[in-house]
Amino acid sequence: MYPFKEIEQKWQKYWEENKTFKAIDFSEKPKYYVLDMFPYPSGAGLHVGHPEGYIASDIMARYKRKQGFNVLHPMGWDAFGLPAENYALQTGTHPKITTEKNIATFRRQIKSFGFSYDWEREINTTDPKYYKWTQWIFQQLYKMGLAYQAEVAVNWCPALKTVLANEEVIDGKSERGGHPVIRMPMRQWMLKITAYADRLLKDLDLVDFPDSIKEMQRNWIGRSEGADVDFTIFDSDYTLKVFTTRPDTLFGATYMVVAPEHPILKTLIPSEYKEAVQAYQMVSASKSELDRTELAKEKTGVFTGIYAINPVNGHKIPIWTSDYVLMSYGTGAIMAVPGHDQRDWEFARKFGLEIIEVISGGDITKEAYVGDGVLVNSQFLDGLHVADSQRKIIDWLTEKGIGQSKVQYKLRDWVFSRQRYWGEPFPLYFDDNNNIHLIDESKLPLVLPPLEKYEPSGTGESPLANLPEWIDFIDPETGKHCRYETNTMPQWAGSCWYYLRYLDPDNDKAFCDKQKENYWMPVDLYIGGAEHAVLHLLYARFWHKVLYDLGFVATTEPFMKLINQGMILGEDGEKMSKSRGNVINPDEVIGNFGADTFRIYEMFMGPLTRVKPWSTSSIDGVFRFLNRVWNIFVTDEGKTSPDIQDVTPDSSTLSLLHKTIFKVTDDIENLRFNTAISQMMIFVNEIIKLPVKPRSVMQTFVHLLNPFAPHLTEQIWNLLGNSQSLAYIDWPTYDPDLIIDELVTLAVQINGKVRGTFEIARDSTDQDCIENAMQLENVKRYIENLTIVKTVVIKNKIVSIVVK
RNA sequence: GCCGCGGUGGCGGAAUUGGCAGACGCGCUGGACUUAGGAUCCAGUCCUGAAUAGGGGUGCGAGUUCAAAUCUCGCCCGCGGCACCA
Repeated sequence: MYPFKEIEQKWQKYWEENKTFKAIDFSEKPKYYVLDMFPYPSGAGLHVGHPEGYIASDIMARYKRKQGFNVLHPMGWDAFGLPAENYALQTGTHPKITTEKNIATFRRQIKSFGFSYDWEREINTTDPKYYKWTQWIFQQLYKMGLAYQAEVAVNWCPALKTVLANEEVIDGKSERGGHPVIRMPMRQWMLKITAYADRLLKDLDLVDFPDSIKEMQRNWIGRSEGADVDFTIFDSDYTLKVFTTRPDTLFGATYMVVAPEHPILKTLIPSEYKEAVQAYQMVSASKSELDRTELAKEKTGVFTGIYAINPVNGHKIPIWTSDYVLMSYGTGAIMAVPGHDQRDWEFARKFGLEIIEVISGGDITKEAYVGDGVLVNSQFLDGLHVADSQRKIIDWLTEKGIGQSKVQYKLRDWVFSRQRYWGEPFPLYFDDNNNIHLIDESKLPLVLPPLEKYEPSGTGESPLANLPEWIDFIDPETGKHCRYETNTMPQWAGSCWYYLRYLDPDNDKAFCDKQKENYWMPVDLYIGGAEHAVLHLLYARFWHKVLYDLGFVATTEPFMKLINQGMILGEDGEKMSKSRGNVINPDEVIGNFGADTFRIYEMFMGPLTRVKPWSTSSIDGVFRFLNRVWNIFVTDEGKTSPDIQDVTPDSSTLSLLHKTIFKVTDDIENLRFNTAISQMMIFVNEIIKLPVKPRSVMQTFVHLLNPFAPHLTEQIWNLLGNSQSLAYIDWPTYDPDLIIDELVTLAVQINGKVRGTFEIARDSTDQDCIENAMQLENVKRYIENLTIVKTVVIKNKIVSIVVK
């Protein structure tokens, strides 16, 4: 067993003392920015899923350095968030203390892997020197008109007297205690991400993200084209605007539906309908999002007593209210076309509303017909197909001034405040008239004050509301009473721009020096979990575009290439969890096998992006591999093996080496670490058979293994008499002539079945190949007394003979 | 329901401009060395078969082709995301 513990400590100390991985701002070399999604330092410590992405990025970082790139590879902590605050609630420990402790654990664990981070660039989102700039960016958003306040429904738990995050609500009950949770409107800060919807969608074409992530983002943004149409209310001046993707079906609109929250229900309801409508509104309000969607298979609703006029045919149509129409999408009202929309069809069926066919081709007595067809019962649209009639009706509506084409997004503005303590304070204050004043830039950061108690305020406000001595103050300039915002920013805030802070972590004049930003950005490779596929990535892309519009950054997109590592499951194939008892502790694995074995094992498990189960016995195989490598180079006494000699390698050894250089290089470039490792195993299996191992070949191999097993290879490199670290010594190149075999093995197929193989010189003529094939005894057996119909030769691969 | 990804030995996985399926690793079997081995080394290991003969075989069923894990069509199953978005 090789002395991994000693070696790993030695080299980690060496790298740290020599600042081996310090990234230099500005250089003649091309830059390469490889970024990990920084972790939330939880109390549980690192689990084996974390390092998977970090190992991959570290291999890239080390490989690129050896390729002559100036590499930026940083790490930091996304440390605001709920768990620390909940822990404070239970124990009274300040979140800052908990956070510091957790970071220390994470840092120690991460360092034990020997990652080549530039630790001088370490950042922490909870550090006032960091969140000063989170606050500053918020102020820029505010000045751009992208931050505003609104009343938004939140998860209010009357029993706990607090607002809960979505993940704290399970089936309409609080996660802690199981108390009922209702939707209650509360003042919130909002960010107008919808203003960037189109660009967030379009610029996905500029980046190299997995298709699934792009698709999820596209769905999330949810662009749809259609038209706005105004309906007048019968006997009223009021118009009811709807959005529809199917203006062509306007003649089939036989009723309308508004969301239970729609303002029209406050004013226009005839008195005899008020009671029923209000009762329905109450029921809807108490339903969670879940109830309103998944569980509500059966449509519900009530008639409001109001009628609208269908603008195309003047028909008087009833307006209903139902929670299958959402206030948050479109205008909160729809024209219902039961003949050609399945939801409307179900609703109409249930309540006996009229169903008219306006597009032929289906059977609307059975279900709504949503396909293409010829328009019927639609006066001037009759005879047209769907696409044509859409154009025509939109022109008609536009001309009459009662509608126009419209692009609608599913994406909603971002609720950017939390009623919590452990987050960035908003850098602003209110005067007694509720006017908003931004804190002067020179006075930032607005520091989170210490708290005695973390109990919720009881009003739904953050625990900061319990601190009047902090909230209330007299503005020295105006002498007037003012108060700070008690809401804090969500956890996403700090992670929206952290990749920029790494470029210039100590700058107190700007969030990041512009020259440095110009040099390092964009991120060339971003590795992290797919759970951040939508929110974090969309939010960060949004902030980046705002900073771009303000001229603070030079690229429209922050991340050029994104890779999601697949989850690592427990040995039982289930998700790792304490309750299942299948959690693997990385400290233990490193203690038993060392960091190099851990690194290679996680990369050898399978493709980086795939979900794969942990297997403790498989680690043995990797550990054996590294031991074999060690034993090739080092004797039991710790000296260089006498088998390694300055001899000229024979051609097959040289060919093997160059094939290995080629394969490992190509695989790293494409993040196929599993097959790169496999090739190195093949190399070792072959080389170990040689009684004398050529020094030049073995030295080259050490380079190839270095990004994967940095400690072991540094030690061997050192023992071989090299005094410099391997980190910046050139990556080997292969000779294309040496990876081509002189002799190739061809298979012979007769009627599609392989009947033999033969060796022949590379690139032999088809004629030679066929002649050789015919010589084989087994081939002769199968073609005897039969006529050859056809022969196919694929160069250097196969000879295929068809007989009859 | 919709969108995306996937299904290959006992297990993790290789091989997709169509060209000898199962590389590499685990596990297992046998052997060597040993007081001992859960260390190390050697041999074997898709199924069937005495076989270095044949036959079968990449979720299922068709198709295209000299040739299909790979391409086409229709299903089944698993995972992830979204979920009344008008």
